[in-house]
Amino acid sequence: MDNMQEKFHNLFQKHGIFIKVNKDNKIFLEGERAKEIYYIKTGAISISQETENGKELTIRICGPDSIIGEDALFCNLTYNSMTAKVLERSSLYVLSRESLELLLVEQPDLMVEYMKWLQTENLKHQSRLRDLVLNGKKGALFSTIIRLSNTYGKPIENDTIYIDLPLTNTEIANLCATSREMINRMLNDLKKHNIISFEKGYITIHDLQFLKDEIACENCPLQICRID
Amino acid sequence: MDNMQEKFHNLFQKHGIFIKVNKDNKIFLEGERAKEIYYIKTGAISISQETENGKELTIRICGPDSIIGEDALFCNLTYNSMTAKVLERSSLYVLSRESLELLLVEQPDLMVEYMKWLQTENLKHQSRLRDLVLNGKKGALFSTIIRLSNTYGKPIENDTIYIDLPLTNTEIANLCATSREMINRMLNDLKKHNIISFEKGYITIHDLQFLKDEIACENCPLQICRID
DNA sequence: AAAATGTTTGACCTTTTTTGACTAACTTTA
DNA sequence: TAAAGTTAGTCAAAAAAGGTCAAACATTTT
Repeated sequence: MDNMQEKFHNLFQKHGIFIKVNKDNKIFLEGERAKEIYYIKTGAISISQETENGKELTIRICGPDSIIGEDALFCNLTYNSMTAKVLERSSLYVLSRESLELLLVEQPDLMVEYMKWLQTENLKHQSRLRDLVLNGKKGALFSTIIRLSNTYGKPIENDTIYIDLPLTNTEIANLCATSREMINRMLNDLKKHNIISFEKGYITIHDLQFLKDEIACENCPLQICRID
Repeated sequence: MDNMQEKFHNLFQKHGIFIKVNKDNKIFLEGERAKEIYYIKTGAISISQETENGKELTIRICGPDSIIGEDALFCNLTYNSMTAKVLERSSLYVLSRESLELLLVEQPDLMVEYMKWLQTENLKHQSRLRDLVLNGKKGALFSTIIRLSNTYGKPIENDTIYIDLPLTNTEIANLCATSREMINRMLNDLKKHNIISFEKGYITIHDLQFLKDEIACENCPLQICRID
């Protein structure tokens, strides 16, 4: 955990309320008044948008030490643009918007940290936009796997990375803005060529470089090329 | 111009250097060390990324009162992730990163404004990601036209909006992550159905509602649904 | 064991991309 | 200023990619 996350962890721990939430619960809903900010201590939470015609796009999948619900700080009246769904039982610190605003104003160095974090979020979104849009659905999937690897990957042996987060094809499809059938086909294709393997929702990457090469991955900083 | 932009305008006017730049010049380049922040007084500037395989994606087209080059505030050593190209002769205020950092720390209320602005940028990117990815290339174009309308549109008579920014098909294609042929075909289609018309690079919208309906546009706030 | 949820596959259809050929408009240079 | 070169726009046909639907199978949960 780097310095910034430590500062925020301390802040939320000191001033926030600690809660636990079960799988499939919603932390907040798209369209609702935005009142609180959350710091994830354990678990996994997805941030997504749904459109009228029933499509769903997942913007982030957040794990420990992520901040969520951050769209509305210092704005009088705003509504969540996203829904936060609990993917696996999670624990989080909750802080009211007003409290966080006050705390940040009192501690300018924290405000600077928060700003840096917002900037990083921006860069993440920009690079994700590029990845999802510029190399077709295959590019979207490959980029998503690379980001999952950078965010939840555990190296298990020489060049083999285990993604320690169970995902259904549907969840991956929502990250890639495509159908689960498409994801299924592409994943099986990668398995056939020994690029990845998977079992019970857990993906293991055997040839990360192949995925990177396919989408002309320019090795952007690891704190940017993430899914959280 | 709203209050926030006025504050920044004053700040840049007071502390920045005023420069003029001709069409097709670059303000900064992808990969270069990021040293300065810019406030656009007049003109039009595109912010885009190029990939190894020659594709280009334009993230923003900025006009008067936009801030550009903002990716790296309070970070010691960072590089531009984008290239800024001058679309039409522009004038801007330049401020070194260090100066802006100092000024923001001295004036906490400005820091808050800057943060709010960063948040808005984030929401813009998120909604653009959704638009570009969720409704195919047609959705990408329609969303782009709607955003251009919200950003550069001048109402000329009942429900007719003139987009006061000349764009080539190639430039529109880069905004939509597709080819200029595709854009050409779709624009002609829209013209045939009297949704839009265009002449010498200037688009006029005759039926904005049609475009909105086609992509199930949920009328998000006007400060979010923009291209700058 | 039944129900619910998720996966796999094939067939079929639609959209998007690519390619190539041609024209118009604009720049550069001789 | 005319010729040559470059960039942009137009159009059509073929190929590739992606989406949808239905049916069968597998796996968790209840």
